[in-house]
Amino acid sequence: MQKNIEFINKLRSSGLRPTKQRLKICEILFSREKTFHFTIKDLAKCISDELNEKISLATVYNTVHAFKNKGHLKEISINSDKSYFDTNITNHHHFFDEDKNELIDCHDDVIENLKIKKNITGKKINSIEVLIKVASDNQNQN
Amino acid sequence: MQKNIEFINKLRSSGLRPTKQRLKICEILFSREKTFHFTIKDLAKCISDELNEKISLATVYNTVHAFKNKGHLKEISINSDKSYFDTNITNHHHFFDEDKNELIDCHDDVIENLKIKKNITGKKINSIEVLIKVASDNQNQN
DNA sequence: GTGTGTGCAAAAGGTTTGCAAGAAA
DNA sequence: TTTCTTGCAAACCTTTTGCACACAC
Repeated sequence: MQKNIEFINKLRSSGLRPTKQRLKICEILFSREKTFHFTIKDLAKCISDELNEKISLATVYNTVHAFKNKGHLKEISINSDKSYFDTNITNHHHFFDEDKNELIDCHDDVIENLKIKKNITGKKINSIEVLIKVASDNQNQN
Repeated sequence: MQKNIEFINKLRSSGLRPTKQRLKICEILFSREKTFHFTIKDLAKCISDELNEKISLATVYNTVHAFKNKGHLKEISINSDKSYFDTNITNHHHFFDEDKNELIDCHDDVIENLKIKKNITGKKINSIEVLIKVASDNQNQN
């Protein structure tokens, strides 16, 4: 397994022990072509579907938070009862499809020249997130 | 009470019966000079502090959702365990102070050139929300 | 062997729901 | 009197926690 070595390094270099569970989760999150947007529940479902194994919910939460803190995942600001995460950790923004409750990456060229001209005194900007909520054209939304 | 009449009309015109509880909540939310950003818990605290009365939590949730659906309140997309609401229903954006877990309105002139150049096919844009997360300059931010 | 990670079950926190009693129309 | 609203408690869902056991180093 070529990829496993990659994942082991990824974990090691951020000070996380490469355990069986973390490697499985890496496999699910980081061997995709496309960005993966997910909630913990989605991820847990993937784990039991794609692998024939179960990882304790507590461990899934644990791992996702560890990955987020080490910068391997990004948490996305959406108003929702649950948290959404993104495997794309570069600076980018999102569409949120309110029909399907689904996040879609928004490439940088979609948003023109976003510039913040003032900031709160004494504070530093940690992130700028743009969320574009969309819904079907020929349908009542909410 | 001049204001009460105003609130009664506000409620009536959106098809909500002007009950005692709803009027109290209107009073708290809509008689401020400044925009009010709050969670349900904040609001419940205000109710028991500012008035000497208690309104059932279920009713507070009920009312806030009714107000939101009728367009008197806006819900703000933040990644948080709780929901944040805003009495400012015009199009505007926010700073989120991660030190104090506090929202701050961001005037339109702060953001330059926000323009969305492409959209998802077949969808219509319902809203665009910019969230600028800030934290103290001389302190570690998680 | 030591320290870290895992898994379970229980707890916590926010939000929703069902239903009976109460208030508005 | 009919319909909408309130209040309570229970239920629900996501997330966190405590602790014993297991694994990585």
